[in-house]
Amino acid sequence: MVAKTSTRDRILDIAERLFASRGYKNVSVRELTASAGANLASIRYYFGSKDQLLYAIYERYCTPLNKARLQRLADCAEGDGRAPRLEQIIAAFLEPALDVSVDAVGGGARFTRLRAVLIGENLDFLEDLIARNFDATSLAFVEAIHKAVPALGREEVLWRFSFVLGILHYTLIDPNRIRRLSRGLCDPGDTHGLIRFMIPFIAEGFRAPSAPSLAQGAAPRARRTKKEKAK
Amino acid sequence: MVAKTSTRDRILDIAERLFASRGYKNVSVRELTASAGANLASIRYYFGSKDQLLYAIYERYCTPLNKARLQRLADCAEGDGRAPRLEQIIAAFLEPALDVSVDAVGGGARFTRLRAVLIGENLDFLEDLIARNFDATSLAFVEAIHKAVPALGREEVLWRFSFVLGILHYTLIDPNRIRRLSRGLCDPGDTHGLIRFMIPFIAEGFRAPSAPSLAQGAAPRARRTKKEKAK
DNA sequence: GTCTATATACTGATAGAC
DNA sequence: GTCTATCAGTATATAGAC
Repeated sequence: MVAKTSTRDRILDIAERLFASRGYKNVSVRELTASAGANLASIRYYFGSKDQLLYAIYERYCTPLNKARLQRLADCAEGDGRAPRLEQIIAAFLEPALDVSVDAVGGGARFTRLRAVLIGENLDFLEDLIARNFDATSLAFVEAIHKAVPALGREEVLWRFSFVLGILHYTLIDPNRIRRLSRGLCDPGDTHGLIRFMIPFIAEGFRAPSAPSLAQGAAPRARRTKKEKAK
Repeated sequence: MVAKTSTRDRILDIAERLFASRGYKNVSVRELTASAGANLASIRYYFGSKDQLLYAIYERYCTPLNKARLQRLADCAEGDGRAPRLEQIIAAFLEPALDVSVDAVGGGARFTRLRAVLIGENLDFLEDLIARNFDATSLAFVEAIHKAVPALGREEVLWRFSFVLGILHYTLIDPNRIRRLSRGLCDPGDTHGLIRFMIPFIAEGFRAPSAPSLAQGAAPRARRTKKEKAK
């Protein structure tokens, strides 16, 4: 367990850490190899290119993350045949991504921040990277949620699921915003507290009635008019 | 109103557009000035530096955005003295940021994406930039929301407000994720539809009962045990 | 105000010795 | 597997002519 870390593993560790804190493009191969105590050419040697190093980081993390999420999801429904509670499904999705203690590789919060950071970089291969690692599991959760709130349409469930992704990503990518805004009252570093606050908000959100239809000519959103001066 | 655009304004326009799509660090001063049909040295001349150009972009947008949000918030409560409905407050916050038709400067969706992209870049001056432009307005909305759901504690309201920020940011920063995941069923380009889906989810989320307290020794979240093997 | 020319530094990639 | 040396490309910054 103390183990000699191979050069390859040291590069993976240090790269995940640096990419997460400063982004992909902003960390050079030079800095990466120097920090890992490895040679400048070692990234090319072990991974082929800087791009493929990122693919390796994703694969190393997502394999156990997806496994944990799907296992938790399966546990929700076990025993009797009834549909699992919404709260259980949400927890099964969020906790493996947030729980630092279950650091299958090196800390869920750090990796989730890496993902969020990368979204802002518009890498040309990012869409492929995300789809390859997340779509299958995400769709499994969409299906499970839909069964728990069968009155909703599929479009609505998908939209609300993407809101969950937003909540998860934003909380991890910009923890200082809420800490500062709350003058320290909210502590994003407290993972368990964080999940505890997220779950009721999200579960009740999913239980909200469908959004009003937007058929042409339909009445505008119920709101005391008055604001109809503009336009 | 048709107006000759000054070089300075052309740079602001093009910089906002390019930063929003590809990030701050990843757009060079060369590309910026070339796209604006201006000289390479003009950014240094007009703004002092690339950093200060970003400050100018924020200021140009946030002044009318904050004004619109606070005006909409004030409109919610007007007339009688009763507290505005939660849905109205949420709409007052979201719509000015999203509504492209109310492009006070150049399109709310684009600027919101710019903000989201920047969060991932870890610029050393970003926290100052955000606090200066957003904190006052955000706190005004937190107070208004708290009045609409007075049973909640302040910490809970602040957390839930940050979830709203997450939903807003994520939807704009990575529209392709939900489009692809839904195989085109969800269209993030449809701003009005988007707001329509967000509002009931968020409003019901705020109406959820408080998160269970996390006092030491308290029972774990109500969930059929069984998962207590791990650890 | 605009433009050219250039200084200085850093990027990822790669060949080839050891 | 590791290392040095170097390629070609691009970044921001800036001096100085016009």
